[in-house]
Amino acid sequence: MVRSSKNMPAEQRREVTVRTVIELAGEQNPSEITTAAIARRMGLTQGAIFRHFPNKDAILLAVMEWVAQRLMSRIERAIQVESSPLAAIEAMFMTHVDFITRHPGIPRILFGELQRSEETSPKQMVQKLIHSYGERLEGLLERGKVCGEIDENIDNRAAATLFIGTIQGLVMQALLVGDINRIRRDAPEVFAIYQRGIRRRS
Amino acid sequence: MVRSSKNMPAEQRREVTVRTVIELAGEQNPSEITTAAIARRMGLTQGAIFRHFPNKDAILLAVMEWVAQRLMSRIERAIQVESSPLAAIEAMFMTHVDFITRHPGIPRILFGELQRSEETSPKQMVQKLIHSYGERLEGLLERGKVCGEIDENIDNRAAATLFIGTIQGLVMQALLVGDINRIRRDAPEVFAIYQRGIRRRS
DNA sequence: AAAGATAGTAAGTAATTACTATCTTATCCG
DNA sequence: CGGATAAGATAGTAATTACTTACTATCTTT
Repeated sequence: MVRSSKNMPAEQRREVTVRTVIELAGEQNPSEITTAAIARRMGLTQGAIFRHFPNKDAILLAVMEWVAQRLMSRIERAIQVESSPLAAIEAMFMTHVDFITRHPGIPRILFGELQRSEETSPKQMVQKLIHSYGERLEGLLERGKVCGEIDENIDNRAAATLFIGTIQGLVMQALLVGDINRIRRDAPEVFAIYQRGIRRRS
Repeated sequence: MVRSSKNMPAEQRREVTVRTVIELAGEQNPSEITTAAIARRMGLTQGAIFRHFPNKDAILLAVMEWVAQRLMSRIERAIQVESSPLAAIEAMFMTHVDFITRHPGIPRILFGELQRSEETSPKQMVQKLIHSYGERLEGLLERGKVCGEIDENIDNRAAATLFIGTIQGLVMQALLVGDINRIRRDAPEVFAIYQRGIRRRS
């Protein structure tokens, strides 16, 4: 456990802080994650946090950057393996589901940031992330239409919205019953319906 | 404007308080709605709130009860008009979309309450609401299978999860671009894909 | 019009929030 | 080995939170 050691180099401490926030978000309401709670979990005093981050939003921004980079690179890797666009979309879905099952706090932080009315830096990062996520998805959908896997009448943006909603619905279901593993169990059947919705009929 | 008058009867003041909270949730982060902000919007002092509610959670509980009653009765009314289960599901969707477009703060409060880790009374109310919502939907899906409108291989719970996610996806999209009316505009195309996903193929 | 009930006010409470100034200790390098 | 530097501790700050208490204005009823 690196987690509990003191006197870390600054960069490592920032990394641990990010992971700690994600960990806490899996256990409690993200909007109730205080700097005191983060410090406590790391075994530090609250003031120590501000050695490494100028303010709280900078912590959340770092979290969002961590998420954006990890999620997108994983998805990119998963997509590249697949040959057909439809298979790539499924891989994108399953990778995403796997990612949030491992880090259940992440979708909660994302949505929590989106709820904020001020245009904060972490919120802008979330917007950027989801935007590029949607673009990537719409590209796959377009390619799917070209090669005849996806129905040409499907509206790309609507399909992308529904894709994200599909995952959001799973997250909500998990929150409802308080069981994160339900996401992974229900994911295939939910995706099957989505796939039926966009697929070209033979 | 009843809103700004003083010395209201208690019941009316509670009703106005509920509407005020919903109004505020459409403008700002629900978790940042303080009792002071509610009072200010009503033109009262903060202490006056606690004449009518024992604590803050009681306010939120009243909000959830208001939502549950209004949403479910509207949906029930919309369903009864339709003859076929599939048409009823579409009516349920459109009624829900219409409802949250009129009260954009509501899905935000709902999700905000679900995020809380403690089993508070408003959170339990949300769980109850979504549960009965899902049961209603699954009933329609089952009837749709019987009369041959909906594919028999569809998993009811997965279809219900996706239905809720569909709306959640629209809400998220609206939060992203900061435009509530986008929900109503995008709703038909998103539902079209969902319908393709559950419908029996002729 | 008096009396009792109800709704709202003013001014507090302790607890918690993000953030800061100052002091201390551990680590690394010549 | 010894001094510089970076990481953390300590003990604060003002602002904000939900909630309370003691008082007052207003409405209703007889």
